[in-house]
Amino acid sequence: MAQGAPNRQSTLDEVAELAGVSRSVASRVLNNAPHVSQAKREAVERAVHQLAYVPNPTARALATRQTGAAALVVSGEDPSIFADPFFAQVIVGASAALEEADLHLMLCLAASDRGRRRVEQLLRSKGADGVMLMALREDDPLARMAEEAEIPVVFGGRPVGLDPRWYVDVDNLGGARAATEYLISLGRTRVATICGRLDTEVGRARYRGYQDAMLAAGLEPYPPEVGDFTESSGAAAMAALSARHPELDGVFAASDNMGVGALRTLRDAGRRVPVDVAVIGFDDLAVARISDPPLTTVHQPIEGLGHEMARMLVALINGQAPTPLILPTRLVTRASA
Amino acid sequence: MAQGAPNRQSTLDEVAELAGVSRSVASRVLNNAPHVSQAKREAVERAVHQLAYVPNPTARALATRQTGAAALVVSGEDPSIFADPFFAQVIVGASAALEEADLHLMLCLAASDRGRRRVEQLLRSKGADGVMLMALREDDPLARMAEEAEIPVVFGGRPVGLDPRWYVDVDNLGGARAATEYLISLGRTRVATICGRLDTEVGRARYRGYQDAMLAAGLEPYPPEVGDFTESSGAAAMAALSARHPELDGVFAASDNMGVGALRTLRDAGRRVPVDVAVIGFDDLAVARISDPPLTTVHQPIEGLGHEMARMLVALINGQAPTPLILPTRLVTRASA
DNA sequence: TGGAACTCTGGAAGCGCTTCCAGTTTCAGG
DNA sequence: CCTGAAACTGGAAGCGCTTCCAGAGTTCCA
Repeated sequence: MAQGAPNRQSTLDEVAELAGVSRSVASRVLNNAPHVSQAKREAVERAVHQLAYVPNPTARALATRQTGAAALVVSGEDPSIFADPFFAQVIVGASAALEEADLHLMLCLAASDRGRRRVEQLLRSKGADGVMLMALREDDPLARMAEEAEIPVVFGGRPVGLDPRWYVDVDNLGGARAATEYLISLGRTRVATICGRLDTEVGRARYRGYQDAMLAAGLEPYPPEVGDFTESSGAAAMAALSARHPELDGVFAASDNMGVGALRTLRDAGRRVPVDVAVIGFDDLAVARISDPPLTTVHQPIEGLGHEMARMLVALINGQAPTPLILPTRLVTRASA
Repeated sequence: MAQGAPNRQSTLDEVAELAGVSRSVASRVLNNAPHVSQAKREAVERAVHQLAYVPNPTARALATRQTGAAALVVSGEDPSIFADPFFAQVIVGASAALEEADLHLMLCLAASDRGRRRVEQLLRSKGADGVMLMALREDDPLARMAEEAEIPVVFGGRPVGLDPRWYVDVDNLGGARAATEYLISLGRTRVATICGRLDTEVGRARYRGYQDAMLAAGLEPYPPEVGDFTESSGAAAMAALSARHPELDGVFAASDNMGVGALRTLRDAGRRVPVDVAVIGFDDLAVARISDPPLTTVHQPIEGLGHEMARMLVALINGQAPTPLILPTRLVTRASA
């Protein structure tokens, strides 16, 4: 905190005075706008340096009606949903893209009612130049708010039941289909799936991909065994699955965490992977690499997702008209299948 | 984006006019300040509702000289350091505490030069009401900037070689000591450590804790085998360690990731855990629970760290004088030791 | 019933920056 | 040496909100 010079922050007026020019000229120099002679430009620069002047972002924001910030809002009932490394990677990507555009990143975890109210406020008061929205649930009130907002909004993943104008998604359907096809190509015919919540679009798309592949191969898809993307839910689902269908020889889990959970259940039950049952996950998180056996999985470009969302938002803010984007996924084969 | 009412955002002036009062009264109502009669208060509230008025945060910020935001800056050379679930949890904690104080969270990843320059700008222009600083390296230029900044700064973890006025840390020393003591109490006498980078305070403190415990038990500490907190570095360190000291019967790894890496190397080498070698990690991340065998580790309150940092920052912003905080750690015993 | 002691009210002055625009210079071409 | 176009310049009007303060209106007790 305050230690050195206790003197007030200097203002553009002071810079102008010291440089012997009017405030407007000083402003033009700072924004290196045209119509400033070389001499005055240098004088201003000298003054800026001498006073250690830094423009006040708030005042600038008020005058330009641009906040210089973009918000990433993550919805969900449980705040710790966010502790998922998935979001951390999205943030890394978004942060990099925003940095290029010189925008700040605001993070909003809309878990509590209060949090949701704050997001609404943000949207309506234009507290940011644009917003990225992720992890919406079915009927999430945030979706309506976003529609009504008069600032650019891009969605990360498509919220179920909505067809947003701008979004970046990952090819969940294709990835799930590829994983299932791979299992089938290995000669497995009794392939079930542990799918994610079916009130999310990811959950649905990955289940649909599984179904598609099964039907295309002339196999009967198993009914969905639902988990919530977590390790423990995957373990439980696997237990339920093998109780009900002891004949299984392949499982496609709609997330790595659930895949790892399944692995644990199988190991505890004495079933060998991949000899008895082959398992494939989805996400390609770090955990897939260090599980035992390492998990074959569908890689998705998580950082790229964040990066593209931010780039799309920046384009929108700059008045361009980008088109929705679906990022490719690809199968990474390891030992579990 | 703009869809419904294309009319401009309404302003406080309009609210005041519609309510038949002066702007100051309207302002007082909004901030529920005193000196407003019940009648006018209601009139204003009605007008606010009718116009769907939302105050402009930028204008308010300019007038009050408060931005309404706090920044969390994470330093480091590699932006993906941040993808560590550790930070995600810190964010969850900080976010909750800031929400209570009605502050927004800005996230700054100061990895690139550009990022660092932006943080400096933020600090000097008072672009936030306060800043939380994490993961500083030795001689990190951010530390100096923070000292010079005239806004509240709280450190997360103590940066090496600095003694910041306000910080929240975790009892790394005590945790490491406890882990090592536990290993010794198990009858292990040839206990080595895989420590973290020694140019970070965490790395040093955890190594010191290990040393303390060894010396206190009359055992000779092994020289530090340094990793960088990642799984692969842990695996490599374990390999080096067992090559050099085949007699080892215990290892304290300064992070769960390194602990899990060590587990992998040991398994690959055919050494049984914990029978031949007992392993303890540090952090208590999710990975410790699902590793094989589950990793005994030192739990640290990561979310609490974020929460307390934010609370301390809020206190500082409100003009209070909090004291530094060191959060306790505790041993969680699982199967690996 | 006078006036001390409050409570309310709204005009006006900012907060620090951008930007329009009218006016001034500069300068090449005639 | 004059003229019109082009290049500069800086005064002034905001951006939308908070807050000081002087004055008006009330209350209440001696």
